[in-house]
Order: sequence, then structure tokens, then C-alpha cells
Amino acid sequence: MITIKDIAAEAGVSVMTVSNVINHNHARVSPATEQRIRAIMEKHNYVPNMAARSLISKSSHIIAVLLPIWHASTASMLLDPYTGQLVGYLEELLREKQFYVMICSFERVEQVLAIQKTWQMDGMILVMPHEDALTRDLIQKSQAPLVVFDRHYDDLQMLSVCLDDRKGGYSAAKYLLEQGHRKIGFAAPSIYESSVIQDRFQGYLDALKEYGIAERQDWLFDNVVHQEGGEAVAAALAEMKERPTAIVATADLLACGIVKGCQEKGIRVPSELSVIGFDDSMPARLITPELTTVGQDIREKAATGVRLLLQAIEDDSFRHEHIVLDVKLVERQSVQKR
Amino acid sequence: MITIKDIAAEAGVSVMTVSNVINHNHARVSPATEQRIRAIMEKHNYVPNMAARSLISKSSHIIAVLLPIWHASTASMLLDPYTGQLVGYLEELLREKQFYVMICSFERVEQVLAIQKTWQMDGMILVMPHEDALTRDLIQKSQAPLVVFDRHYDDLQMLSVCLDDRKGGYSAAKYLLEQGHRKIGFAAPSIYESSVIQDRFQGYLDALKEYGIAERQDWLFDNVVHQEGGEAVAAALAEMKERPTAIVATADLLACGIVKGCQEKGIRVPSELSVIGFDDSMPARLITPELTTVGQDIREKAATGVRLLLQAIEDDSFRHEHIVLDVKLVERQSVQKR
DNA sequence: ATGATGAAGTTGAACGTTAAAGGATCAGAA
DNA sequence: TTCTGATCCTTTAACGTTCAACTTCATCAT
Repeated sequence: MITIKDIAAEAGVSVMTVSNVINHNHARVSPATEQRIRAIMEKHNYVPNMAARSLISKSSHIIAVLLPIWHASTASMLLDPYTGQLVGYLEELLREKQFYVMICSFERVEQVLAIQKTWQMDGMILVMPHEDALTRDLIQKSQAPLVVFDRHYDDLQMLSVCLDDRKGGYSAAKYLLEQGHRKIGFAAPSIYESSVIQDRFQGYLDALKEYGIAERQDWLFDNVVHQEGGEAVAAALAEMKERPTAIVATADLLACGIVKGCQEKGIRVPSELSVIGFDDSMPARLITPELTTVGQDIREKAATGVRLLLQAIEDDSFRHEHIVLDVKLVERQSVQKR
Repeated sequence: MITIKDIAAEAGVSVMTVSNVINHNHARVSPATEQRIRAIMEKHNYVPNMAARSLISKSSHIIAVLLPIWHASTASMLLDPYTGQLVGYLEELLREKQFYVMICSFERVEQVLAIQKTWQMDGMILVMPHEDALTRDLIQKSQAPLVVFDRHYDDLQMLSVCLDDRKGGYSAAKYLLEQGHRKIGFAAPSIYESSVIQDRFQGYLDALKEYGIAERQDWLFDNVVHQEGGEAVAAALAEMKERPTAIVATADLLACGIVKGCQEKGIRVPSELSVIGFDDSMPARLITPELTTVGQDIREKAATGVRLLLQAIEDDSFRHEHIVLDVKLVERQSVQKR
């Protein structure tokens, strides 16, 4: 293995001078020397040893992307198209900034803290948080800067990137109302646990209220996740005496499951049931009819998260910022006028 | 920050004794001392510093998951459901074995080699390889053990986990033939570049030959990727005077694109066109009709790859193994008898 | 001539861990 | 008694890099 010492020896300078070249301390080394050293480094394909670097600098340039293990589903969250896409963008953007990305699935906060400490992580990003208690605990105990996607707690100092979920829920329901629907259901993984879902639900209620429509408990589908959850919703709908004419689902995959389940049960979409999803991720354009959905710009979301994280890494006092990104209804074919 | 020194001081032993406890050198430390030290480590939530460890041991316990950047598509390969699922499983399995997973998108081999060297990676895993030249180069130049998924070169020493692709192509076509189809097309990203696709194509040809059917060039769709590629195929089909009655696609997403495109162009699936996909990944069950596809067990694939990699890390002489996993046709609704 | 300033380097210690070899203690055999 | 071997622990040096402090030498104003 070729080290900074070898480079220094060949260039006839001290290791410190080489180190200064590596770290772009232009003030400390003359252009001529720098040229010479760079040439030698290139010749030997020299790259600095990150272990030695992080040992002394106490920072590894590693960012952990934290993937909570959802007990509802057996597979990794990376299977989820939204998550996969988000993580892909994060990696891409962080690499540009010379950071390395470690993916870490976890169940307990202590695991995360141990990994953070053992690697001296520069920062962490939490995607797809599930349990509030766990997430809050993590936010409070994390030593390194932590950016949380899709969740925010007013009473905590935290860096978060969310959507305007209330508006999202509102515009979904409002759109259906404008299309003449008056019987509108709502399907979500856990209405009363996550603030994101609560906000979307609240937005949905806002719209109903605006039209003077009362909430119908039997058209609220709680604890439904992924495609299977959607299919379960469809099965329940098929059994109902009085069905809603439209339904808002808080995730595309869930919405697709509803569409799929309905098609199997002989409920026609959109003529008998209109469906709106959330995210505008890959599945939305995959099915027929294409899914009308509350869209978000995942790349912008990733970029915003990275921006917050890098700022927090640079500036110790930057530990509190709540970014709300806009959503936009994407009209496709899963909704029909009434 | 609490270090091994602090633990040693509190326990009244030398750092080496603590190190031996950490590394389970039971022979070198008495049970009583070990107990005492463990208790102190626990109390302080001590975790060893990986930078210091890998600096001296020349191994970081990091595995790189390499994600080539496909120029055909703008987004990260993690968006692809098969890739996301595979990477999710890999992370899960490697974590169990106390390895850390770094994801690295890359365009050039040198980038990979630099990252490998700078972190002293213990091993690497290449998923979704695209260009043969690049992949071959990587295999030959990699210093650390490298496991390659879905690609194999007979003339190279390499660790690979593939499917029985020829059988896959064969069973897809054979199944269609058995259902009475005689006009069968084939769609793939690049028939003549990747060995995987070549094998699937060969299997397809084998089946045709068995039935004495000649290959029809105009029913071969090359350079079609993802959903958009499939839609392009459908568009081309719509323009044809004489259409095939069935088509084999080398990826689910591609197949779904064909189904979707056909539905838009008014070609009914499966009655006018039967479609078979590959992988049995998430999209297959998402669309209506559900996709008949050549299925693989992604979890088993991940586990096999991890097994090879760990064996290669343990045993320097283990650098050549080609595992072929079986495939199984999953009958769903996108194929109809003729 | 003197001293101040700054540019371009050097030196030595430190980061937290492990490998290799060495030392103390003691039981049991010669 | 002395030697042997085992058990348990310690010492020293190293891994590759950076930080802080120091040196050297040339320039330039006084």
C-alpha cells in the first residue's frame, strides 16, 4: 500500500506538505511544489486512507441513511419505490459533495447511536420514520446532525423536510368534491399515529367541512399498508351496502392496491370508484387507469435534505429548521366526474 | 469521547486486556476480568472506534454495493424494484454478519478502485451491471473480493450469482407455445451486449426451434428499457400489419410497459397479445391483468451472494465460483390460450 | 544595518486500536 | 529444589494522517 510518506519521499518534501496539497491548503505550498506532488500522486494512484483521516479528524465523511424496519412488512423499505428513489437521489447528491453513504436498517435507537459513534458519522438522514416514540427518541439522542424526512415535531429542535401534507389531503379531497363526489373515503397506514398522516387526514376533513359534509367512520380505513392493504380495502368496499364513490389513499402503492382489488372484485375504476394516491411514484403511471395522485418532487426533496444536513455539519448552531415543500395534484385517469 | 483507555483505566487493566475482551480472545483473559470489563463498557456505552480499528487491521468491515449509473435512465438504479429489493436484502444479511454497507453509484472503474482503496473495503458487490467492458475491467482490477450479480464471463476468475437465464427464456417461450401461440416476439434492453440477455434470447430461440418456428426479425425489440421502452414496443406493435400474438420481455417493468401501452393503443391483453415478464418483482402483481413472469427468489439470490462474498473474504484462494439459481414460471393472467 | 512580515516549508506528537513479544505467577513434574 | 508449561496480563511499537508550533529564508520599510 502506498502512503503519504511514499509520496513525500519521492517528492523530496515532508508529509505535511503532501497533506496540505491533499487538503487544498494552497496558502502553505507553492504552485510548483503542488504540481510536482500532484503528478506523483497521480502516477501512483495514491488515495488517502480514510481510516487514518477520520481517526485524527474525528469525522469520517460518512452519512448514514437510516431505514427503520417496519414490522408491518417483511421486506426492507428499499423495496418501496418512493424510498428507493429518495435514497438513490440522496446518494447521488451526497457523493457530489464528497460524502459517503452508509445504509443502515435498524430497529432500536441504541443500534443507531452505536453505529454513529463507532464510525464517527458526520450526519444522518432518517427516511420513512414509522413510530413516533422511536423517532423522537432518536432526534433527542443523536450526537451528529440528523435530517428527518416526512415527520416533524413542533416541540423538538430538529431538521425536517416535509410536504405540505394538510394541503395535500385538502387538494385531493377538494378535487374529488369539485368532480361532484360527495361520498369520499380515506385510507392510511395509521391515522392517529403519524403527524404526516394526521395532517393529510386533517386536510381531507377541511375540504369535507367546506362542503358541509360529515365524516363517515365506516369509510375510514386505518392500518392499511402497501398493496395488500389496498386490496383489503377493496375487499371491504365490495361487502358494503353503501359505498363511497371516491377514496383518498395516503400512498400510491396503497391506492394501486385499491384499484387492483376493485378490478378483481368487479368494482369499476374510475366509473364506480374514483381513487387518488399520494407521492406520484413509479406505480402511479404503471397501472391502468393511470393514478391521479398528489405529487411531490422527490429530487427536490432529497436536495433540500442534503442542503440542510450539510449546513448543519458546517454550522454547529444550525440544528432547527422545518422545510415544507409544496405538493401538486397530478391529474390522470383514476378519477371520474360524478 | 470514551476510549479503550478509559475503560482500561477504570477496570485497572491494560488496554490490551480490554482489546482482547472486545475481540473475544477468551484464551487471553479470565472470565472474572472479562465480566468486570464488559460491565464497565456497558455502563459507558463504549463502542470501539472503527477508524482506529481499520487503520491498524487494514480492513474496515465495509462492503460496497456498487450501483452502475445507466445512461439510458436518469434516475438511480435503486428506483428499479428488483434492485431496491436486492440491495435491501443484502444490507439486512450483511448487517447480521457485522458488516457495514456503503452504497456507491459509479460511472468509471477508477472511481470504484479509489473508493475501495480509500476505505480498505473488505468486499464489493456489483448489482445491475450494464456494460460488459466496464464490468470485465472491474472484475480484473478489483483488489477486494467482488461478487457480481446477473453476469458471468467464462474466461474470467470471478464470483457470480446468476439465474438459469437460458432456461428462463426457454420456459417463457415454451409456455407460450404450449398455450398455442406461434407468433412470439422478444423485447430486451440490449440483446447482443449482455450475456444474461443473450442467454434468455437463446433460450427463447431454443423453444422456437423445438417447434420448428423461424425467428422473425421484426418481432425482436432491442434497446428498450423500463416502462417507457415497453410503451414504445406497444406503439410499434400498434403500427404493424402482422402482429405477434405473444411477447417475451426480459424484465417485469418492461413487460408492464408493454401491457400498459397496449391498453392505451386498444390492443387487449391477454386476448390479443399475451405478455410474459422476468423477475416477479413488485410491478408484476400491481397491474391488471397480473403479469405472468419468469420468477426468481431474490432473497435467496442475495443470501447466495453474501455467502460467496464472506467465503472469499475468509479464504484468499476462493475467487472463482459461478452459482446458477433456478427460475420458475409464475402463471398469472397476462397470457391466454390461443 | 535592523527588525518586521510573510511565504513555504518542517517537526513531533497525537488520534484509538491491535500485533507481537515479553513478564509474572503458580501448579505440578523431575 | 529447580524446571516446565500454562494462564493471565502488560509493554512497546506500529497503522496513515493531521494539528499546532516552529524554522528558514527572502523581502522590504525604517
